[in-house]
Amino acid sequence: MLKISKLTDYGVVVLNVLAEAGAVKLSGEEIAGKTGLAMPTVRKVMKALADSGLVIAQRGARGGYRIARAPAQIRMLDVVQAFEGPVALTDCAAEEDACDITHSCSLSSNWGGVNQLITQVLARVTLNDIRQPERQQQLVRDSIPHTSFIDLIDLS
Amino acid sequence: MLKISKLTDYGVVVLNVLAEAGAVKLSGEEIAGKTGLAMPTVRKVMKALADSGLVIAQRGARGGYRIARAPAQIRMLDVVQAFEGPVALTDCAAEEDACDITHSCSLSSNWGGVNQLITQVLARVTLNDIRQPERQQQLVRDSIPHTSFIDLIDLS
DNA sequence: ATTAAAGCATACTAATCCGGTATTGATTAA
DNA sequence: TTAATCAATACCGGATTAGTATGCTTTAAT
Repeated sequence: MLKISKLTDYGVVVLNVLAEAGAVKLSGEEIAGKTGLAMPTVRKVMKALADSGLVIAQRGARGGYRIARAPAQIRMLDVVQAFEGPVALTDCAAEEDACDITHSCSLSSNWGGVNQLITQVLARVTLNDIRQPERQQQLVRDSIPHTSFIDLIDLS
Repeated sequence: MLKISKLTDYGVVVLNVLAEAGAVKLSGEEIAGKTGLAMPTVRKVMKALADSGLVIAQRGARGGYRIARAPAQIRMLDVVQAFEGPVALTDCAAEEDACDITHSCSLSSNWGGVNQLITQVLARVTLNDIRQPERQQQLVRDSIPHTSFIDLIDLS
């Protein structure tokens, strides 16, 4: 399945709505209306987005949320990390002593490289790409015109 | 977290042990010994691996398991799919009517492209790469020497 | 044919995670 | 001051997952 949490998905939906609003602040109630999400769910989503700096929250009367950066500057990696923490396919990769068969596991299997690859992929795709599916391929192509697959690995 | 299930991880560990054994069959008991996994767990893992054709099971006295293909021919995508089904980051991508906010979700957010990208990455990395972390980067580089990132997307 | 080794299938349980909800408190503009 | 709005915490039910147990079927060596 290899799936992300629903909250992460909701996060993208909300960011999309905020992207459409641009500089205009949207209240939680408005976001709930536009997305079809329940208010408590919206709060949870907004908290994660605000904590990670992807949206800017303003309290008080006539407060609300607005997107912190341009859609092209928001990477899917940022969103995923905001809701699920660092990308770690296995527990071994995240924690240190989480594996009880360390003697065979840590020596033989190595998911670290795959982790890096997926991380790089998520870093390449922006909210802008997600918003315009038909342009997704084109946009990725344009953003890294002559980049070979190798670069995906060489980067940090 | 974006993590895979433990069984998938165990599957890689077991495949690694079988890869070391080469053409020699290993019994479930032997696999349990070499990996440190409990027998019932080993059975679960082996069933998934055998069903997906990654290992060949032989019953009866002196039976056991052996790897079905060379490690370089076993993609991580195969292993992941063997345990977790097709790669589907969101429920929307897998099922059809799983989403209760379809009106906003399916129109705005689009994970399909990311799905494809990750699928391609998993298809590029083989068991051989995982077994030899230090050679992982080099191996991926060799296998697709002059392939640009674009090809990752263009492929189905 | 017998027998023992080995895989196959099913069911069950405990633990964990996740999505959703409710409640109360803190902050700010009007 | 007041009302609107975000913030923080705690809670609950359902779903998934990992691990275990049990009995059955198949195969190969004798």
